Amino acid sequence: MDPHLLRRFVAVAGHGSFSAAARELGYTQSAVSQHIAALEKDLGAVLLQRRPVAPTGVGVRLLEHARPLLLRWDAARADMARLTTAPATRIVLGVAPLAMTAWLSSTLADLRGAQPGLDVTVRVLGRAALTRDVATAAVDLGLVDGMAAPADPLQLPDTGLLTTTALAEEPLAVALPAGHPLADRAGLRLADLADAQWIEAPDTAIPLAPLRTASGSDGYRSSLRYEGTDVRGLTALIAAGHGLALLPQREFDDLPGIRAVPVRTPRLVHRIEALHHEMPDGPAARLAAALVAAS
Amino acid sequence: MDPHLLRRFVAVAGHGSFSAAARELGYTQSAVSQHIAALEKDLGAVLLQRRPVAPTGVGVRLLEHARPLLLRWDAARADMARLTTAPATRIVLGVAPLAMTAWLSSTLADLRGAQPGLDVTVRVLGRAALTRDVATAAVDLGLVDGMAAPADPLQLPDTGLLTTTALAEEPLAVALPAGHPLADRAGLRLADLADAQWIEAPDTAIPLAPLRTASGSDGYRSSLRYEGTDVRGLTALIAAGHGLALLPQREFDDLPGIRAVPVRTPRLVHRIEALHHEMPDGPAARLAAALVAAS
DNA sequence: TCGCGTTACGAGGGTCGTAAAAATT
DNA sequence: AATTTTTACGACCCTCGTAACGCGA
Repeated sequence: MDPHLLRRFVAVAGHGSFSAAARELGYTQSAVSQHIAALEKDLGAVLLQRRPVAPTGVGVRLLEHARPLLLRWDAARADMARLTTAPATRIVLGVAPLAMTAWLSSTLADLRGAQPGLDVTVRVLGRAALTRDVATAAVDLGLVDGMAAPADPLQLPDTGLLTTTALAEEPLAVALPAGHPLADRAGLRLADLADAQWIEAPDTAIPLAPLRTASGSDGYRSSLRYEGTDVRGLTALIAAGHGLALLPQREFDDLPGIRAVPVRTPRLVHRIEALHHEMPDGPAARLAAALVAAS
Repeated sequence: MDPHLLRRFVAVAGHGSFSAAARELGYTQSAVSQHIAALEKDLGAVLLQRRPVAPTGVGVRLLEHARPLLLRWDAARADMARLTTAPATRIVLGVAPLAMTAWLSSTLADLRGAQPGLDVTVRVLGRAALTRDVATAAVDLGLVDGMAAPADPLQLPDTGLLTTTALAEEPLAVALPAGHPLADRAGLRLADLADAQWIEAPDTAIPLAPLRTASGSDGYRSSLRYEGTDVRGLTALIAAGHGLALLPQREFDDLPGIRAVPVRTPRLVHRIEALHHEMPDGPAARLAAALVAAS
C-alpha cells in the first residue's frame, strides 16, 4: 500500500480511465496498469472494474481512506518543507467564496495601508481545493467557511497539525426566489423545507450532505448541481426558481429576486475560520494575527 | 517520505538507538542508518542528533506528523484486510482500565448467558495501545475513556473511518488521600488544585496535559509517573500521599484511605465510548450493538 | 479496425547485507 | 579498547518504458 500506488489509484478512479490518469501523472498506461495490478495484489481484492473503469465496492472504501490519508501526507510534507525554507514575502490568501466579505476587503485595505510592502494574492477557492492547498502550503492562509452550531468549530477534514481560529459567525438563511410562499416569513424551520427543491453547490453554498446527516432525514434533494465559486451565478439560479440554497444572510442585502429567510430551528450559523500551518514569524503569520485581531 | 522510512525513523527515535531499532525491525544497523540518511536527504534537514541519538527540532516536528499518520495508515490497511477476510468467531474486546466497570462485567455475563457460543477475550489496554489496536484490528471493539464536557464526544486521535458510540458518562472526581484538607468537601473547583502535587498516570487516570491546555494554566504538575493499567496500584499511591489524580467517582466506593471529591467546576464528566471499524455482520458487530443497547 | 487495458521483457535504479572505516565514550 | 554509526561495494529485486498481445465497441 505504497502512497504512490494509492495516489495513482485515486487518479485512475477520478479520471475513470487508465490512459487519462497516466497522461496526467506523466507515466505510461502500462506503468499505471502495473501499479493498479500491484495494489490489487497487495490488498487481495479487485479495486477497479474495467471497461468502463469504475471503482468496485472495495475500491470505493479504499478511496474513502486514501483521499484524507494522502491529504495528511501532503500536509506533513509541506510542513516539513516550510521548516527548512525561508518564509516567502508574497502571501497567498485562500478564501472560500462566502468568506470573501466586505469585512475582509476593508480589513485587508487597512492592513495594506498600514504596511505598504505587503504583497498579497487573494485566491478564491472551493472547499476541497482550499483545505488541500492550505495543507500543501500552496496558500499560506485559508479562510474556510461552513455551517455549525453557534460557538462550535467547523468540521474540517483532518489534516494533522493545522491550526484553526474562529473569525466570524453570522446568521444562516435560506435563499428563496422572491415569489416563494415562505419568502416573506421572518424566520423558518429548516425541516419544513426538507422536501423542497434544492441546488447542490458544494463550493459556494452549504453542501446538502451534512444537512441530511444532521437531520437524519433523506430530504434536501437536488436535481441541479452548481460547480464553481461565483456566488452571483448561484443566486441567479435561485432567483430563476431552480431551487433553494443555504447562505449567510448578508449575501442578499442587495440582490433583487431573492429573499433570505433566517433559519430559526435548528440553531445554526454560518462560520468563518482561519486555517493555517503553525507559522514561523513572517508576513503570513502577521497577516493571520492581524485578521484575528480585527475580527 | 516513504512510510517505511518514516516508520523506521519513529522506531529509532523511540529507542534512542539505531542498533536497537534495527534489532526490533529485523534489519541491519547499516540498513537503518541508510534509511535515516535517505529520509534526511529527502527532507533536506537533520532529523536526529547522534551520540546520544535524539530527535532534533525538525525531527520532533516530523514525529508529531508521523505517529498519527502511520496510525491512520495502519487503520486503512486493517480496514481493507477486514473487507477481504471472513469475520473471526473469537472476539477481542479491548478495554481501558477505567472502562472495566461492574456494568461491563454484568452486561457481558448476560450476553454470554444468552449466547453460549460467544467466545470473548477481554484485554485491558492503555490509551495509546487501545486506539492503536482498534485501528489495526488487533482488537475488534475498544472501550475507550477520557474526560469531556457533558454530552461532548471524546477527543481521540484521528484514525480515519472508525466509528464511536457513547456508552456512559459519570461524575469526575479528584482522588485525595483521606487526610487531605479538602478530602471532606462535597465538591470542589478543579482550579483550586492546580498547584497541588499530581500523579501522571496517562493510561489509568485522566492525563494531565489536557487539563493544562483546557485551563490554560501551567499547573497540574507531577513528579511521579505511574505507567501501567492497574487502578489499584494507582489508588495505593494516592492513599500514600504521593499525589492526586482524576478518576470517575465510582472507582472509590470501597477503597480505604482515599476520598473522592466530585469536580463541580468546570463541568466535566468521565466518558466511555465504544470505538470500532464499521463492521460487517458478525459476532463483533453483535457485541457492539448489544453493549450500546444495554447502556 | 480502433481504442484501451494487459502482459512480456530488458535496462536502470534502488535496497539490503557484508565488511571495513570512522567516531565517540 | 569497545561500542556505535557511517561508508563502500556488490548481489538482488523492483520499477519503468517499449512493444507485442488481448479484448470489447
